[in-house]
Amino acid sequence: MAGGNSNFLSGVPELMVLRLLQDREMYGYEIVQAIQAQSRGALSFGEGVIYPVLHGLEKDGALKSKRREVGGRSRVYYILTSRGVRRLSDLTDTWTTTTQAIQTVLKGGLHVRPV
Amino acid sequence: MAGGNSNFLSGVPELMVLRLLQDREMYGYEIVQAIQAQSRGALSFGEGVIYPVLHGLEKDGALKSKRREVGGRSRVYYILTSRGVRRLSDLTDTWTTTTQAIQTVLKGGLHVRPV
DNA sequence: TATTATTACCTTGTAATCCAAGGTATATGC
DNA sequence: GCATATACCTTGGATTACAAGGTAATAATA
Repeated sequence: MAGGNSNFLSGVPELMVLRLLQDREMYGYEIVQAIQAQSRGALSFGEGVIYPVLHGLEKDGALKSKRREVGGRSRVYYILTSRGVRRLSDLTDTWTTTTQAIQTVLKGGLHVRPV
Repeated sequence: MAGGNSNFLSGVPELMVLRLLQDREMYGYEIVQAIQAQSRGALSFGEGVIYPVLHGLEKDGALKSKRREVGGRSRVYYILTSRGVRRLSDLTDTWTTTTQAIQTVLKGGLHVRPV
């Protein structure tokens, strides 16, 4: 039942991660809960989604990480690189134009050549 | 380079197909071009996307098809069933709430517990 | 003290689905 | 005659979300 929701969520975890890290450095477990909290539970990506996204973004040079001990707990904090900032900007643009296009079709506007 | 766009398009072809068929019966090839036209080219799903979606929806009882000859051309026309109408309604609701939740996070609102 | 829950990291396997590419066939335009 | 457009279809690859499971430390509870 994976993508089985057909849930309109492809690429969204990456966008959310980049957006949250724009404000401040965060660690994975914190990001998982921040997405839930800020969306009032409407969005809920598990660790099995977020951790691979973080690793992929770091591998691509969009993030940098630094391990830190806090209260005997080992956390991996992430921050955006300049490449990450650009990527966030690009993805946000894509998301905006895409959702607007979908909205246009949903509203049934733009009737080219009505049969 | 498949989902490589990370393009926020999962489930969107199905939604578009159902929405277009809400207005009138259409055939596959026509749907492919209607999506392009109505979105001013912002959305472009090939036949390799649309045909499987049509077959899947028909198998699920959301669509009914009827083959018809038009000008020596063989077309498969699709219409919504009552189940398809319900499915469109559900998907539209899901799409709306999901995109609104994403928008909320993007705007950075809802700051629960600022560090 | 023992036990559970929470924090915090991680990987593996499955399922879904988008997409490009290729394949068939007929009709139309040059 | 030949290329393009119409109209149907399937296959294989790549990506990705997700559940599930695994490790280990601290905090809370009984």
